[in-house]
Amino acid sequence: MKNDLSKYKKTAKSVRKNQIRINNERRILAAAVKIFAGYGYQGATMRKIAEEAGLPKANLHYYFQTKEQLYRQVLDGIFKDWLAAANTFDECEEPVEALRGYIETKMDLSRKRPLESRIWAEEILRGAPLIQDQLEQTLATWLDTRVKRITDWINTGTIQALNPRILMYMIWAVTQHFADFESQIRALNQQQNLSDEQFAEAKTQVVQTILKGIGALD
Amino acid sequence: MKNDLSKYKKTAKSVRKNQIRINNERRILAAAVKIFAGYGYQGATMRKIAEEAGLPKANLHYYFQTKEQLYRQVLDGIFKDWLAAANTFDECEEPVEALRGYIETKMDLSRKRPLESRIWAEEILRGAPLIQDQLEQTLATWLDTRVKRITDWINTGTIQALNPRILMYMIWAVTQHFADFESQIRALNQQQNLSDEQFAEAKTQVVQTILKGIGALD
DNA sequence: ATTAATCTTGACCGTTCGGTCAGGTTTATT
DNA sequence: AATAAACCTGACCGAACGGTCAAGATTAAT
Repeated sequence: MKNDLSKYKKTAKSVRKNQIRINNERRILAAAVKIFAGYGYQGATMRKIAEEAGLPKANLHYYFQTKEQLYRQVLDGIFKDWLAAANTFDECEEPVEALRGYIETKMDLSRKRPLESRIWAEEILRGAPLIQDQLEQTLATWLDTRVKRITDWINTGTIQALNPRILMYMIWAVTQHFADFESQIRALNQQQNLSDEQFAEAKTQVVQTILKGIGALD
Repeated sequence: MKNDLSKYKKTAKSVRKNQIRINNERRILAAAVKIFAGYGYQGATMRKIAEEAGLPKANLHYYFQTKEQLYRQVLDGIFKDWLAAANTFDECEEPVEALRGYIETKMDLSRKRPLESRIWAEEILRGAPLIQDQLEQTLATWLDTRVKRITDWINTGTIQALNPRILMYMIWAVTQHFADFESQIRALNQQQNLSDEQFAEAKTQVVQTILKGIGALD
């Protein structure tokens, strides 16, 4: 059991030894994110990831037994970021500020971590073969509680009647589009990625359109 | 030149001969759409496509020299459908009806041809390696003229001031999301695809939210 | 009926893939 | 200093990939 951590003795020195493992795993995961995002799961090869990480291919298999296992860890990291950002939704009582904060956080995430967004998108595109459980359990639960909050807003007349799930799908669709379809947007923007100013404008317009669209503004 | 059609003599009988080619090409393209959508370009194999089409693999290479060439023809077909649907945009003078018609057409396309939408999405996700030219030429031109129409609406005060490009990105994002993220939506809908009623509700809400969001309604 | 063009296909090829492994090196423990 | 645990890696493997090809079958043209 080469990779069984359970036999590590918990001394000061073994912690330092772990540092090698921690460092290399981080390097490999960072390289894997780039390659998986750029080529897709099937298009990514362990050789490409190894080159990106600057390590021999066999070394990758020392830390991650299989390509699928490496990919799973990448997906897990993305899902955790996703959920962490999602908590913005609960920070405000009022619908306008809660939704604005959530939409802005999701837009920022698309801007700062487009690679992760694309890996997620490709996994869903392929039918979510490896993360179906997480979608059906964790994400479904997360969504249910937010649907209840939105339903409360509707019942108190703070926003107009609508299907909360469809509202969430629209928010996800629009915010993630700026990461997932970046190459299309670039092609339609004189072959230039959106500048910071352009992206800020997009962020504002997305927030305004959705909030106004659900009757929470004006 | 096995596949050079130019030497076909234009007689009644050669037309019937062509029928074999036309039929088989259609079968192969239909199979290719399924497999490319389900596995992505890299994940799709000529063997899988051949099985789906019910033909020996070597026969595929008789009609389409390479996998990339087959993929390109699939993409071309999708792009043509895309542009055909896009013309809905020009059928009405008024912004409310033009946008409503366009959004509804795009939603219907996502409902009826989700496989094609996913192939397109994956191509963009990978950086549009094969369709960059079409994006920069045809699509950019198409978008420019629609941007002008929207700008006119803004200048005449029919809709509020906004960036027309971002509006189009939002429409594309939301409508295509229902095809591209179908597996995620299914996981969040008791493992059931949206029913016709649910989809109709989504269509209405998407139209209402966007139109109201840009100040074209209420 | 004969010839020519088109279509069909099993067998095969070189390449690349994910993954393995033996044996060496480095690091930690005693 | 000696031992053990962890880490490293070039060389290798079977499988699957896209693609080729020769030879036969079918269809069309004369």
